[in-house]
Amino acid sequence: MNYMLPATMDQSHDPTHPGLSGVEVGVIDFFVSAVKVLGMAKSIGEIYGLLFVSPQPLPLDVLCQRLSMSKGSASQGLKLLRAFGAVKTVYQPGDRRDHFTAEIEIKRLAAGFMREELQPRLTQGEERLAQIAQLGHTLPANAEGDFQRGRLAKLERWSDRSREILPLLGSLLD
Amino acid sequence: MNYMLPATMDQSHDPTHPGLSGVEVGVIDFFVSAVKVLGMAKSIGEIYGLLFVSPQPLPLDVLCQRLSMSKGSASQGLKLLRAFGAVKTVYQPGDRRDHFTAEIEIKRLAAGFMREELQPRLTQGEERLAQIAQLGHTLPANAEGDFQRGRLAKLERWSDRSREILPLLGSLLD
DNA sequence: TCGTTTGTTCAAGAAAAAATGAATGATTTA
DNA sequence: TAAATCATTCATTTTTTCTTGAACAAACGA
Repeated sequence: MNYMLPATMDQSHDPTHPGLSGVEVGVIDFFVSAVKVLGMAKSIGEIYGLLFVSPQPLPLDVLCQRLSMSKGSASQGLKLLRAFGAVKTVYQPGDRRDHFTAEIEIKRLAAGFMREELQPRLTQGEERLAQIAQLGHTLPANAEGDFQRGRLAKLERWSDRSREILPLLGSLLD
Repeated sequence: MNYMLPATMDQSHDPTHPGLSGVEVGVIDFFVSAVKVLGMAKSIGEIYGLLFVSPQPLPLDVLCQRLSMSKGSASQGLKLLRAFGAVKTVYQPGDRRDHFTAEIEIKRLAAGFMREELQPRLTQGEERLAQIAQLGHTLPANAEGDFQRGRLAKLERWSDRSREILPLLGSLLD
């Protein structure tokens, strides 16, 4: 099976991205920035961006070629994107390679991000906080001790608050 | 004026942070992680964390000493935190140095973050998108062109959506 | 006015994060 | 079963980001 691009696609106007059309470069660029806001690596944005504009699902080696990216980066990037549910594996008859396609329902993308990134960190913060709360009891019974106990209590209120807000965030996206 | 800590504070249990009590180390640690989630440097979390547990406003040089941090980091960190409205400058009679205290209203912290970080990036994304939209008109009148035009339209809907959601986010925190 | 204190900036160094690519294992098919 | 294809892992290299500290500027006070 031939996975090379149609001739029209090779007429790139961006010398740094041979094989990518202007629109493709633009969309990839857009997702690279978007993904950085979320604290993820450039490669994640590149992969998702290319899949987002591609009518057909693409296999690993095509992603590597068109993005000039190593196999390792592409493999790890796809692994993460699948964990988020941002990329789905599609079976292509007559081809041994896995093909990947972009999930474009924003609700699901957000859900994946919350599940994989936000929730674990929130839990970790809660654990950390429980540790500190122990120390709070050892604080002296003076003005400073009182103040710091108050601050610890405030931290716990923030933490509880976050737990409540996270699900609401998802419902904003309906 | 003497800004050294009371003797009790020097009985630190953490050898890597002389001059910081257990509770202080814990709270700082908490904010260092929190701040990393938001994509900011460790030093930002350290400064905010120490101010958060400190009953008195602290000047630059005290922050440097207690956090074992360079003057440059502390200065830049405070600059950023002030821009966010996460730290306020407090005048201390009889002391030439600026003193800093932590803003602890979560609503204001969130507003600062949105204003300084989210809004500019959102605007930048919109500009980027306007650029790509131009290219959309040059796409061929075939299946692939139609598909990609559809994807560009979807991106614009996402962008508009984000604009609507950002203010709602703030109202969640009331 | 001149020396001192305080705070900022920025080039250079250090640390952290991401990308690479060779080695590995798994799966297919000849 | 052996060769070929495909994907993953991980030690190393590269890139990016953060921190440092010295130079500078500004504000004060003697």
